[in-house]
Amino acid sequence: MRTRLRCEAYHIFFKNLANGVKTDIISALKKKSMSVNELSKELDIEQSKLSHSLANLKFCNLVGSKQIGKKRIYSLNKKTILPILKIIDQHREKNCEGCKLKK
Amino acid sequence: MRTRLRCEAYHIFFKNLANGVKTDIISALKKKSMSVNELSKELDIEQSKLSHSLANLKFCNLVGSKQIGKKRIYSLNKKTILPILKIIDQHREKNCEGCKLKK
DNA sequence: TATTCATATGAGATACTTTTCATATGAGAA
DNA sequence: TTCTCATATGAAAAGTATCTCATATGAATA
Repeated sequence: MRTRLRCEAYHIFFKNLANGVKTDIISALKKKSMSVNELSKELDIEQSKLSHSLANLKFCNLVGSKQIGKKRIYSLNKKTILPILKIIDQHREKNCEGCKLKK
Repeated sequence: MRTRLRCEAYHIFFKNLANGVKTDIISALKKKSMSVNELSKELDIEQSKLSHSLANLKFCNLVGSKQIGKKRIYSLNKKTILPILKIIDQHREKNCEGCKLKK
């Protein structure tokens, strides 16, 4: 997201989720809030990569954070994320039986 | 989306929406189902560009289509899309007041 | 206030998506 | 069975995001 873009457009929101690292972060934070290091161990993803992704997610308030000592604990905005994931799960049950793989 | 990817991952779903052309298509089809040409006029977007985007959206069953004469009429999968857009709208009302622009 | 742990940031390289344009296919009418 | 309208497709070019790595910042403690 290098260009200056209006936050009002839906696709900005989706861009922030359209990436494996970010959806992995979301899945992990669904279980419990975690620091960057904890996420790094849990997901086996390098620290700065996580920080970059977390900055994006935070910009759109899809995650929040609070400083505890040296650590910064990230938490999921469950109010927004969980219902969306639920809709996608239902969509997939209905529509994605035949489509296991995408070219 | 060139590589072969599992459709189960959430980010595949979001990728399909993380683009202005696609969200514009969605907004247009929210009002009424349309052929490619109608969309092209309505949105002032070139035909082949629309076809490419529509193919992606259709792959994930976010739109459907039916052939009528020479025309192919595309329609929105409202059951999935509308509730998601609603959640995003609510999210933005709450969270995006200060964030008009994104670098 | 130097050191260490924890996280963030910048910039170049890499990878991926989207656009563009030329062309192919498909459906119906002449 | 050709012509025309409507849409789809492929491949190269253009645009954009992500990754990587080196380094900066920030918080706490010795």
